[in-house]
Amino acid sequence: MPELPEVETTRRGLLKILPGRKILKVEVYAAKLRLPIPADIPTKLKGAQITDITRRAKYMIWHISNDRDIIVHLGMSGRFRMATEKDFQRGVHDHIVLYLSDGMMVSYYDPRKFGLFTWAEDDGAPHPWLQNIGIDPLSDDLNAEWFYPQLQRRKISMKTALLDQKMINGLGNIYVSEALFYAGVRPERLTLQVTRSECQKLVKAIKQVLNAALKAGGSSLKDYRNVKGRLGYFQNQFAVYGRAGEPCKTCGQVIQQVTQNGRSSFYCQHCQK
DNA sequence: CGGTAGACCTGACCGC
DNA sequence: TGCGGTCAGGTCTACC
Repeated sequence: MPELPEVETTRRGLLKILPGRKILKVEVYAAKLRLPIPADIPTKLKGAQITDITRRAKYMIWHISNDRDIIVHLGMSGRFRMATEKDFQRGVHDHIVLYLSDGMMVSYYDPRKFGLFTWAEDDGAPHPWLQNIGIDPLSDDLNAEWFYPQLQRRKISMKTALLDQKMINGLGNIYVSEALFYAGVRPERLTLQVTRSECQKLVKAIKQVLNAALKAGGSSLKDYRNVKGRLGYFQNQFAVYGRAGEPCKTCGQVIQQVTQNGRSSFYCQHCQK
């Protein structure tokens, strides 16, 4: 599910609920997601407060009063549900349930359990998964002067390059296809063959797509919901993702689907070279 | 270095 | 209705 826009939408939703409330109780119903959920989390969080929630790539960092940070990753199907204690009904996929002061509840829901909920550091060492994260696509770090040489010294498909979180963080399968469409570059094109002007367009397209998705509250496929249970609506604006066989909104030609690294890419063979 | 396959896990959907 | 196969927004490891 969640690429940068969905994670950021989730973060903003949680920011409205978690800070300022005390954590009264934490219940954990799964031993592990992608990694084990540390056994000491319920004890350590009891009585604590979340002072802030920040984001690094697709990871959320929960800043806890008087304790280490927690990192949260939504994997493919993770999301947070919010409810009042009165209304809350735990389902089989609600793995971590937080009881907050004034009767609010927040739960981490994740059918596929590919997410992550653990201490951000262990023995003073930052979690290895937080190492080697590439640049933030929405910051000025992503510009053609930086990006072009990066592309020149590699010989991989553009799809693979944009999915590589160590180069640019935050893009996933949906937004890679969308950004490549707006830049007019096919997913199979090799990094080495991308021109300077295409690189310029890519930079623009990546930012434009992510910002538009953010504005729409993310994309909802299957079961993505924001914290309030609302659907994002960017999926209604997809130019190519999931539209194989349908006409290109720009030229009318049929959208193509190919498999790269075991994952689908979508493109228009007329608009993308 | 790059590519590939498999691992983790559950649910939805399709064709028979 | 049931069953098996395929696919899904992520990302790590193992191996060629």
